[in-house]
Amino acid sequence: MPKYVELLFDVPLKQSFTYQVSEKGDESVGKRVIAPFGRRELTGFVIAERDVPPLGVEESRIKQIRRVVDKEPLFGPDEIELSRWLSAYYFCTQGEALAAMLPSGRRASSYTSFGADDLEEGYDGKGLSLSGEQETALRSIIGTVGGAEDTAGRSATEEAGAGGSRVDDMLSASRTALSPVLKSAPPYKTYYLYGITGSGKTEVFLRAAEHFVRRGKSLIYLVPEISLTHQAAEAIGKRFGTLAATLHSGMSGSERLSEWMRIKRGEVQIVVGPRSAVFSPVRDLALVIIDEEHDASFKSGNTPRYHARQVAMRRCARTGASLLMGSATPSAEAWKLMSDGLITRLDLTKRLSGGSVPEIKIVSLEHTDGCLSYELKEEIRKTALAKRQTILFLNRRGFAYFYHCKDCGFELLCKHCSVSLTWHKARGKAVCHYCGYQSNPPSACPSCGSLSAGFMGFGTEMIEEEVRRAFPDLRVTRLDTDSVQKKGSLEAALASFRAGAVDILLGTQMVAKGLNFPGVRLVGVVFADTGLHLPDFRAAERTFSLIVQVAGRAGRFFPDGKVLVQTLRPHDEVIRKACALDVEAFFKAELEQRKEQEFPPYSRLIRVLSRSRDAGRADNAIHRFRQIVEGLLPRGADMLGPAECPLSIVAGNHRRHILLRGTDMGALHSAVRRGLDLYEVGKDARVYLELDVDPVSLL
DNA sequence: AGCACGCCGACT
DNA sequence: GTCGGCGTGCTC
Repeated sequence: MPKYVELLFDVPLKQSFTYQVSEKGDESVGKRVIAPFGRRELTGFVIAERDVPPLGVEESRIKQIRRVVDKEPLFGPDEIELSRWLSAYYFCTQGEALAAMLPSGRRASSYTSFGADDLEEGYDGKGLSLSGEQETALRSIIGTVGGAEDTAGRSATEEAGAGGSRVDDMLSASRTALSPVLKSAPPYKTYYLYGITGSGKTEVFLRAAEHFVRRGKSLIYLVPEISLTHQAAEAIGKRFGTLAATLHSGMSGSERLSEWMRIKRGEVQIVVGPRSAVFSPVRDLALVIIDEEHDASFKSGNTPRYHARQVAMRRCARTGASLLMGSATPSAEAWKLMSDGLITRLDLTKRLSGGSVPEIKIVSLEHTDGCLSYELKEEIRKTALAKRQTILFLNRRGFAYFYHCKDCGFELLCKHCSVSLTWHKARGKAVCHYCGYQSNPPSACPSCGSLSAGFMGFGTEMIEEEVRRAFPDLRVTRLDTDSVQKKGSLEAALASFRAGAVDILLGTQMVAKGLNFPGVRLVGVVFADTGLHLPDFRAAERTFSLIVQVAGRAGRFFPDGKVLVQTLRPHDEVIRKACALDVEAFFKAELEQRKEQEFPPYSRLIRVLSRSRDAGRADNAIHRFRQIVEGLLPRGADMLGPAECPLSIVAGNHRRHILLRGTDMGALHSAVRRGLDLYEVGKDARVYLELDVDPVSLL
């Protein structure tokens, strides 16, 4: 029995710490333990055993483990290795990486899962036969050439051969990236199921899953954070019973942990969950499925800021598993890889279930006062008369709703963040969406005293009011994070909408994603422009995909579905292409622009952000980093900034950033690594540097 | 990251 | 005279 063990903690410290084993001595690699650390007690991860203290640490200073938490190791060598890669790639501590991998670990942002059924139609129909397109797609994925699916075909695992164990960490990081620089096909099979909403992607996913499960292989099925987890889990549960495990947000830490242990013990062959499920310790991984690949929730918003797609690629590269992604609106990165023929695109072009593509119409708001155009009101009325339902969608986030003075142009901004305050009528307050700051709205313009100042723009509350005023006899429900605070209220609202007890469902993102209500005839996008002009190179992509996704909500079961897209810019190309559901045209233009601007997918980015209470310190720090890193940049790399972040102050912290850009992620990455090491000596302790590899948002 | 120790300003 | 600001250093 070893005398010492080496621990890693979920703290931003690079070193490991050595402890003496407890009397029981059942500390083993991969378990969690409680250990005294400074003046507190922390949970640590055992990553190694050793017989002698590390160099330069006297025996007397070594403390003893308090107790061992786990009966069985949570992490095996593969998971520990993955955490090493994760920490190197995303510039975090290995302890932080381990904590992020564990389902009960780091505080996962709380979100509600929908109770509604939301899968593509036909998912529970076991005997349902596949369409020709579905069949073809499935055959490609499972590698069977003709014949029944049980026919022995070479599995993708065998085909891809050994993973890249010989490839060192950094190299594999750059080679396996979803990279525009990829000169040849990745060392594992990647498929993209590109199909319009309702074309039966889910059924193909499930059949593929079935194929591998039947052969004793395992797979991971990733779904976006909100809305889809629950339903996908249900469908999978129905089909695979106890062979399936779910890791979803609604579960408690211990529930998730016990699922994790089931997976670790090899009792589970299919794991469904949001991005963190990509770390599931499954055995014999054959396939990773990423549903709604374009969804931003696959990228973590806090340290380590990993992208589940990237982690999936890394795992596939090492194990030879295949990767299967799908969406009606792929990300620009994925689109480019498909166009370049580096990943296999599988098309589903036909809507199943008899529904047809809805009529989508652009409606100008230019001369409308209020937020409901005459046309939209007419359609709502028509829909109600037909005893059908309406969904009104509003992407309220961002800068849509702001205090504005018509005389001097003054805008009311948050004291701590540089964003507009939002008027919350119910609370009677102006509220900041980033830090929660509240203030009483001024009665006159604080700058010039004019009375022609006030809140304008669109918020869900305002629309609710306007809708209720326009349709006093219709039943309206509003769905957004404010109205959904209480647990279960979301489920209740959706259930009553589905049951037909509500005529108009009004809401934010929540109503845009995945929801599938048979009774809906009309979908109204209240203000499509929101977010289109954010200072972010992905703004167009996001707006486009949002509109297309929302449009997919209408007319899935009836031929008379209708979508009205209201905008102040009816001639905007992005909005027009979205309304034409013209993905090809959109990406043709978008990729041209990205190429010209040298933004992803034509380059890779690492964002370095400095934040501090003190603006000067944030400035100094980012300038110092710039000075350090600019001499280290490889060929073909450049630097944007330093600059104030578009959100220059958040929660009282001043933010500055640099964007490092290059075509070779490996080279760019090591430059930043060296830069950080040099920065470390003599850094200002009052400034935090945040690193974001492959950032999805630059606000 | 936390948490304590330590050294300078305005309060019971 | 003390409470408390946050600057600095440490965690096996």
